[in-house]
Amino acid sequence: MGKNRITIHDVAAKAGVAISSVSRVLSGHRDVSENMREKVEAAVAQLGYEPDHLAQSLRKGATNTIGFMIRDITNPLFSIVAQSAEHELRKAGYSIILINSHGDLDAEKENFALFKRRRIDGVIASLVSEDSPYVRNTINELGAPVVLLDREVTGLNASAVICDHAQGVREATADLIKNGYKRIAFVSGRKDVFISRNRIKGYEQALSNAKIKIDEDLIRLGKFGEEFAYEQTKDLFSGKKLPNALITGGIGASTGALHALKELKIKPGADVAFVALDEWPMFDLLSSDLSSVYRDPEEMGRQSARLMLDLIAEKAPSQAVVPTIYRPRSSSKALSHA
Amino acid sequence: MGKNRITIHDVAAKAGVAISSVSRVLSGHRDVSENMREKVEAAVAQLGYEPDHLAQSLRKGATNTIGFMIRDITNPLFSIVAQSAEHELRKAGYSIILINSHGDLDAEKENFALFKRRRIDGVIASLVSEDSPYVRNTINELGAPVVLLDREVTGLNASAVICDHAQGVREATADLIKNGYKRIAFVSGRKDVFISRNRIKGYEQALSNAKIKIDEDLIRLGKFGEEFAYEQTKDLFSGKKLPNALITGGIGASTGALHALKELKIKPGADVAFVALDEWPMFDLLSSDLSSVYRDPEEMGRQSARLMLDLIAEKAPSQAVVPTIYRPRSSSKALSHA
DNA sequence: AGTAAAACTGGAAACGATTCCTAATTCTAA
DNA sequence: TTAGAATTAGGAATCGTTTCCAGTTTTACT
Repeated sequence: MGKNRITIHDVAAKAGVAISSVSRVLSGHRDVSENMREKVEAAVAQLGYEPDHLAQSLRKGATNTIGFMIRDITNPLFSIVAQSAEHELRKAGYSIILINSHGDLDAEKENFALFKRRRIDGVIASLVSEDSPYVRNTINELGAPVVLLDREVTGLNASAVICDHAQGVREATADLIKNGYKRIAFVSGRKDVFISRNRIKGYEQALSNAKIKIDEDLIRLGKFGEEFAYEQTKDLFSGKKLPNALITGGIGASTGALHALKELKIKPGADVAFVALDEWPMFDLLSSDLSSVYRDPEEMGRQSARLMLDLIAEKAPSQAVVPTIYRPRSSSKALSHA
Repeated sequence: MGKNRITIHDVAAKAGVAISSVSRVLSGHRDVSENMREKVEAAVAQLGYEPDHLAQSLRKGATNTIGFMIRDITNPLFSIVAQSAEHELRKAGYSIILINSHGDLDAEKENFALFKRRRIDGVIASLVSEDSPYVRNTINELGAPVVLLDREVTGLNASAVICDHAQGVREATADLIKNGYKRIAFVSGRKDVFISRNRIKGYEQALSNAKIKIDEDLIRLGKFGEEFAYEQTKDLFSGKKLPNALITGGIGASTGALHALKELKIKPGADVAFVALDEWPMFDLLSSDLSSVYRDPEEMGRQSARLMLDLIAEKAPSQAVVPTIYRPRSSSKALSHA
């Protein structure tokens, strides 16, 4: 067992030099003679010494660790973002501590406390809610830079990766209208976060451009996750004025809606037009050939990592915009009987 | 900004007692007078003091951090396992550092080194390969307990979460045979890991029980991931002796195979029988109603956490077995024209 | 050759906690 | 009352590094 770990003391003793000299050699300090470098490097190699990250962190005041908090790592979009961010940050010498908030405000709060105790160097987070009063306090007291995913919190010293949802949704809605749909339902998550507000904006713009009056009954914003969308979809298709097109926002909502439609025996693309906001793995293996508004999650991860590294380097907070792309497929084509 | 953090010194000064006394109060040491407790607790509350996890770790020699290494967090099965393990470990005061190995041996090796430098208290890992010579060394030199996911490494001081794949695959294969299929193809990942060996065992047992001779050409083991399965499936269905049933192992392989079938315009459940090993989210929204062999990823996560906590508590290594369940659906029923 | 500057090295003080050891105080019992 | 035990509190060492400071040696230049 490699029970007793090798410390810088051992290296110093073996090389017959001072501890500080070993440290200097290892950290690439310039005031080091060739002779010293050789002695130390030989000792390091012989002993297989590796500096203790913990002690380094304590002394330097930096842990080279980034907290990554999302609602649900099980969500394929988030997991790709996380993977991509990890990959990028790792190249810069950072590791990631991953935590789920389960969409719960209290859990989120506690997670921030945990991050603080662990002295992470920064946090990348997809917040549960934006306008909760505690958010500003918590984040400001954290004492470490923050990058928000798809959220806008004003008056906060944080960077953000923002997706241009409005653009993609506007295009999608306009295409549906062009193909003859007027009763376009919209089901998505919490209305108090940027992503939903931004999506609904695109939807409303397209309708207003086409001079179609907005029917509030067709707009269902409430909660992220499958259940809400499932129930709302059931409700939408049980009224007397049925929608003839459906846009669902977020993977959870799309799943819930598709389940509801399946139960109702309404086939997307045949009985109702359908556009999913976001894609996920095996999207193309689903029973219908679904239109979508796509955004690149890997790019989101890369951008969040970049923004974080910028903040750590004490640059001013900034925003990165990730575009969305409308990908028309058969489910948004004109229906024969429409 | 909460720039200057509050340390135990500040608390001691404020309460007018020694540092060691503060520490004793906070750690619930019994040699503490009521008077002392009150003074210290008042000071802690007033200052909002929280112990520095880093300093505690250095002194105690435990980081309360578990390294979690998998091939690909994007894989929904793994992400559920990770989430569930995190949830469980967190209750015991542990955080998780998440790393991908991308199925690459060198990356895996480097990750172990990273874990070691960071002095994690344990590692939960789904290894790239089992019999690579470096595995035993690396793991033994790690100096921290290890729990393996779905792997068997003999002569190693590690616990493991093992899934009883053979059971489920045997049932599935037997059912296919009962329904009249004899040319059952099997596509899965690397043959040098437990999971594949165990799956193929179930397959071979079922065939041998039914006295069907094994046709090696129908068995395609090679690599995890989509591409390999895609190519093998294309190949299987381009020969002259076509299979009439297909079992695909792992989510990547299933995806690859389904893509290949889609391109070949072969409909699973209609033109060929199909059983997927493992399910994933939205499995039931796919174009066909696919049979599967299911295992509970949350249970795997819970078990891995439990085994880890046991090892940390210095109990002897052990194994947890997670059952697999054959879930027949229409894709494995007897075909009308078969 | 002499001096100032540059290069190098070692010692010691941090970083922020825990814990062992010892000393002082209080308590119990003869 | 007093020896001895049991409590309680403080001091200091420790975990494994980095980094400042001061001192010594080397180099460069006049």
